[in-house]
This record gives sequence, structure tokens and C-alpha cells, in this order.
Amino acid sequence: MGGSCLAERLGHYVRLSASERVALDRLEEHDRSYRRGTIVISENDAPREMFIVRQGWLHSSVVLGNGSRQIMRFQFRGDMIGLPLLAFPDSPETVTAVTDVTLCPFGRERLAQLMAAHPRLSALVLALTVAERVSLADRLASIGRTSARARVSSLICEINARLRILGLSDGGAIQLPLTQEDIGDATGLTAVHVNRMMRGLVEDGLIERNGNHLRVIDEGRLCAEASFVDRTALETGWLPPAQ
Amino acid sequence: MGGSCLAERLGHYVRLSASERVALDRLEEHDRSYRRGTIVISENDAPREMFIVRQGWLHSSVVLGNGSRQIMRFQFRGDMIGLPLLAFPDSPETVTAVTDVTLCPFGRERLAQLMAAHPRLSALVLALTVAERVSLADRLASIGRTSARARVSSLICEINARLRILGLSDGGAIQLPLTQEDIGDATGLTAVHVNRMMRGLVEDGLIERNGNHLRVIDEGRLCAEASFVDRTALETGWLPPAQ
DNA sequence: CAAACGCCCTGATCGAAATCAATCCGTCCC
DNA sequence: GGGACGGATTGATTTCGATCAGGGCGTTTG
Repeated sequence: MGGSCLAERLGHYVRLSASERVALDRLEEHDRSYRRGTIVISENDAPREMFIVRQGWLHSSVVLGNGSRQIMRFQFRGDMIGLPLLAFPDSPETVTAVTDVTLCPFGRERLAQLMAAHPRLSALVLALTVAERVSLADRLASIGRTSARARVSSLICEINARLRILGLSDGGAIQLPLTQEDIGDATGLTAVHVNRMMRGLVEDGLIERNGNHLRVIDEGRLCAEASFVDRTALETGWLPPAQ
Repeated sequence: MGGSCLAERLGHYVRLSASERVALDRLEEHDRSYRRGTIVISENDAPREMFIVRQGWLHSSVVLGNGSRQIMRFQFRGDMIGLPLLAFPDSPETVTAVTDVTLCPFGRERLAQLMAAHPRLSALVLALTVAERVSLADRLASIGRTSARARVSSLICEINARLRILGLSDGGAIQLPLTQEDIGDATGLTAVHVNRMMRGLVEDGLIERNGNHLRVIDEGRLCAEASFVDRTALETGWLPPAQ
């Protein structure tokens, strides 16, 4: 098993105490694997559990009345999934495995216990949730106020930045297990138009592509065009003392 | 002063203990007023405080490289402002007073103390933040995947639903202190097009307008067209016991 | 009081992205 | 091997919303 993925992630930001580590390990006592394409949580269902991603890619999405789909966010190793369960009995979003995945399920009571016993972890979880909210807001601005090309660029920049801190970006070279339709649903575009934009980025020497493999060539220019801001760092000076 | 606005809001969801009430009151010891139009927090500045809204409307927005603005969210009485300070030293967004406002400032340490002493309040604040994230995701889907008309409808539905629980919507009649440009910046449209969409909604008998005054006539149809889901209710069954 | 300004409204034109329609290509499966 | 299928690609056309331009109206301001 090799220790909690969430602990690994939080360990980037603070030095965890032994008892915090134990508490986090408990969130990931169990794990469960799903095949690529599986729906892990279904919109409007009442899930009983949340998950921490141990391995693989997922995304959360909604399907609107008109039949079109919007992908909200992609989730990677160490990300928490299904947190809306903390606020709503029925899931507002569908979570789908993009690749084969391994997830660690945990219940609300587990999290409540952890929060009661470990104020600093509570605060960290809150900070992570706030950071995710900010990241969604960035996406909102990108979709609401930028061109198709900038939207695609922005998505690539975000994915690359997030994979990098996980050690999954090798100098800008990443695995991108998404169809152009997925990218369209994440950026509010059609697959056809995503195709044209990506060819444009290739033509202009900003990225290279090869099947599922993508390489960011000129990250500076790509991020600048997209007004992309890296949100992977986290402020931790204010946290209460460890327990 | 008349008690904490946040307590008032949380009181909708749980029965607060005396000591929780005291802790919440402490977050709102001070208050400060700002004139309509004032920038309360500036993008890229390093604010020292967060705020709870006591009175008035605000919005948070970003300005992109191309000069255009995206409004992320409107804030009303009882809402918390500036939470990104928990995750980032520099504000990712600008917060502007839409009307004259009264705000209660509080520092991170205050919140950290509160979270350490009151696990249930921690959990509630987390739940509220999650709910806000979901609400942003709804907006994202609206902007990414629906027509101009549906986007405007959706914004009206959301504002109406949120004002209603504050007792500020009188059977669908609300004060809307926004210019059509503001509405455009919130929905990813131009003011010109917002104008046409709103006239369309009036023409079709879905809303009525009169200066700053707006009345939702047929909420069912308006929300249905917009694929709007009300997120004002909050799940609280899982919370740890009060302190 | 006149001027300036902010905001609302409307018409004409433009353009970016959607839609429609095919073709191509690799892979899975019988 | 040969369909069948999912996904990428490309071209032609359409459309929704942006842009441009101007007018009206109420309110602040000098």
C-alpha cells in the first residue's frame, strides 16, 4: 500500500506529526479498483462515500438539460473526490474514471472524527478546498472571457502544472488520456474546434503531440496566451499547531 | 450590532451551542463600512483579513490579460469573503462593493482558533466552502454549455434563490443593483447582448423589470430553461458533536 | 441651467465557433 | 482477413453573439 496518498500530498505543505499520519492512513485503509470508463459516482445518486485517488485519472462532470456535458475538473493522485457529499445528500456531479484507477473510500463520519481530533488537518483540508474553488474560478474566467485557443492552452497548462508536482510531467512531456471530445467538454468547445486549435498550437511550436503523448514546448508563451496562473503552491503559515 | 451574521446563517442549518455562538460573535467584533464601488480586496494584493458580510452586495472578479473582466460570484449578508487568503498569500480575485456595505473583518489566526476549539464549526465552514465550489461549478456549466438566454436566466434564478433565504426576495421581487455590463461580466456576455436577452425574457412573461427592481414571474419555467438547481439547502447529518 | 456622464436601448454588420458532412486511420473482434 | 467502431482530421456552411455606431434619458456636477 505504501502510506496515504493524501498524507503524501499534505506532506508537501507541512511536516506531519506521527498522530496526524496515523489518522490520514486510516482514511485510506481500504482501496478499490475501477476500470477505465467506469462511473464511480453518478449525478443525483446518493453516494455513501468519498474517495482519495491513489492511482489514475478521473473527471467530474455534469450533463445539462440540453444533453451537453461539462467537465468541471480532472482528479489525480492525492485528490479528494466526492466532497459535495459534505454539503448535499445527492451528488451534483458524475465522477468517471478516465484511466484504470485505484481509489480509497471513506465515510463522512471518518472525516468528522479526523477533523475533531486534528484541527490542523481540518484547516489543511479547508485550504485545499478553497484552492480548488479558486482553480475552478480560473477555469470559469477562461471559459467566460477568452478565445477557444486560449481555453485549450489554459487547460493544458493546468494539467501540466498539476502533473508536474506529482512527478508525472517529464520536462513538459505528459500522458494525456483524453479524447478531443473530453477536452471540448472541459473547455466549452466542440471536438472539431478543439482539433483545429490544437493543430494551431502545434503549428506555432507551442506543443507537440503523438497519440496520447503531449509535450509542452514553450510553456511561457502557452501560459501567457492563456492568462494561466499556477495555483499549486499553498499558504500554510496560519495553520493551528499539530496535534 | 445584533449578533453574528454568520451565526444567523449557520443557525439555519444547526442549533448552535452557547459557546459556538460566542466564538462566532468574536469573528464579528469589529465592523467597517465601504461605499458603493469601493474595492475591498485587490487582485494580487496581500490582504491581511477576511470578512463576513453584514450588509449589502459585493462581487468577486478577475481581470484577464486581454482586459476583459469575469465576475465569479456575488456575496450577500452572512457570506464569507476573502477565503482564498487561507490558501494563497496574494488574492486571486478583486472584491468590489456593489452597494454600500458593512463588513466584519477577521484574521486567519482568529479562524484557526475557532477551528481548533470548535470542530463542528470547522466542519460547517468546510461544508459551506464545498457548497460554494459546487455553485461555481454550476455556473461553469451554465457558461460553458448553455445559450446566452439560459445563462442570464440561470444567474437570475441563483440570485433570487439566495436572496430568498435571506428574506430579501418578496415573492420573486428583488432589488438588482447591477448594470447590464455587470450581468454580462458574470455570464460571459456583452452588455448589448444581455440587454436583448433580458428584453426577451420580459417579452415571454418570465420576468418583469423596473429600474433596479426585478420580479421573477414564472420561476419554474425560468429555472427549467436554465437547468438551474437550487443549492441553498445543506446536509448536516454527518457533523461532529457541538463543543 | 447647461454640460457631462452613466446606463439603457436599438439597428447593422462581422466574425468565431458550431454544425453538417466526409474521409481516414488504427484497433478490436468475429 | 474484413467489418465495425471510436477517434482524428478536413472542408463547407450556418449561426449566435460580438462589435460598431448612434440615440435617448435621467442624474450628477460645475
